[in-house]
Amino acid sequence: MIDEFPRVRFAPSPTGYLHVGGLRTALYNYLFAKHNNGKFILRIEDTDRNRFVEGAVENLISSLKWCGLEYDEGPDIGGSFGPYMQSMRLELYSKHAQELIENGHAYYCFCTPERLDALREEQQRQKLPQAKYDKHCLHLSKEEINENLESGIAKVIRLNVEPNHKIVFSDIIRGRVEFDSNNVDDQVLIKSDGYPTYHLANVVDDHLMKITHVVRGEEWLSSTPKHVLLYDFFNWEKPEFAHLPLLLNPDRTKLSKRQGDVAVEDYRAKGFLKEGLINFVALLGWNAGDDKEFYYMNELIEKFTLERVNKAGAVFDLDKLNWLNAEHLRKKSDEEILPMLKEEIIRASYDMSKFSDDYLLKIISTMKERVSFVREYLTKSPYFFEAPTEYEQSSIQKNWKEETPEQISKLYDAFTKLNNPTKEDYEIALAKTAEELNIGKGKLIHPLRLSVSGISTGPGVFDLLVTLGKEETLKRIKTAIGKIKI
RNA sequence: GGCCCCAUCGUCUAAUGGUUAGGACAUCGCCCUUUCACGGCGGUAAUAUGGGUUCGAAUCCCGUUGGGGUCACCA
Repeated sequence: MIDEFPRVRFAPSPTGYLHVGGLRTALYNYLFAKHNNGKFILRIEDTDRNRFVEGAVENLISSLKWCGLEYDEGPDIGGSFGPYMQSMRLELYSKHAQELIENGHAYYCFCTPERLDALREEQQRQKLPQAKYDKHCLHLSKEEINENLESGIAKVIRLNVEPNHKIVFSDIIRGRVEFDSNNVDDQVLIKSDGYPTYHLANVVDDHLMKITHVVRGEEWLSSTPKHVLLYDFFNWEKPEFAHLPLLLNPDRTKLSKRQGDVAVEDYRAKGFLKEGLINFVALLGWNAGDDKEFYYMNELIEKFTLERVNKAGAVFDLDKLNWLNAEHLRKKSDEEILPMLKEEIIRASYDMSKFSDDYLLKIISTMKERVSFVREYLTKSPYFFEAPTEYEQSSIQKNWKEETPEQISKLYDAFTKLNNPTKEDYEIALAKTAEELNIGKGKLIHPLRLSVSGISTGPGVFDLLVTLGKEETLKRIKTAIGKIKI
């Protein structure tokens, strides 16, 4: 436990949706905060006006909330350190950039994009190991700078990185990391449109919002020296850093849209449970050190520590997600599943009024061990929602013989005599019929299943009959006798 | 290419100098079940590589190889 209660943030850029990699980052931040009785903060990094996407923030928030990642401070709920949208904090960044200019740690740059392009090209042509800004504008005279400023030509503010020294910081996950300042570029801090870049904004905000731990993806590791420099230039205490390993495609490249679904909303739409997704994502790069794999959120909170986060990237393995999702679904009570099933029934545009809760509950208990998604109650056992209109061809070939219609008719007669039958009643009636016919029970069971369900797989036949009810069962047998042709 | 990070079964991972290198998913086989699942039992399958250090290395150090990230007025 950390003595001071930690404050961590999830700071996404609102580019449209919540990426599962972002979910993992958000989750680890959340778990770390909750485990240590700290605060979890949502901050929107919308400093790139070119990447503005309508509705992206709302979408992000709704995905986060669906997953159960409630934040203590954020753009829609406020907090003591707001606003939580960087686009609403512009004066703060320029004020701090000014301070840096006064100290000589930053400087105005008036170079045109054309000059910068040419510079890069030239450096590439010379095969210089590292393409960097050449500090051209650092050497401008006071007069030149003032003249440029007054003339109103486009300007940016750059970080003034001193050459020839080591920048060292420590990362909770990776240990000591060292960079040579010669490899750190004079990063733009304030763009020509007056907006800050990520590097300035995240440092200023993390400081002002009293963030104690920066937990973010590994893609930020190589720009961390710039942030470290900024903290030093401002004379601010640095937060702890923890750079999380990346989530990968099956081919081990960074998880991308091209190779499958990456948005949380995609998984939600496909019918994954938030419990399954969270459980799965939590295990991508972290484990408690034991064999436990099935977790609820509260258990994750209890067990999670950053020290047990792995260093290496993890492949997003759909097979395991499917399995965990099925585990979570099976652990739910029938009553919990009921409303979810109703939703799917409506989505499938069946007439809900035809199905009583009692009937649906029976379906749930009989199918529970056979489904991995709520939707599969419909797709794996459509016969509970409408009588079969077709019969599986392979099962007909295997189970429907010339003598079958007559035998099944006998079974029909036996069932007719039953009064409010239980599973056992059906079973006894069938056994007796088989005996009278002098045939094995299988000769009746398989055709019976085919008749009432149209397919050859599913719950035990007698459970199936009980769920369907006597009337419906008889009706379906009769129909089948008439319709199934060898 | 420069810089940085990383490396245990196909995949997620355990083993913080001494284990027959463990578990889970996937896969295969058997059992349960006159179906399909669930469940149970079992099998195949890994320390990238070369050097050190050590009585002893998956574990510590160095090299190699491989992979990834990053090198924007994007985050």
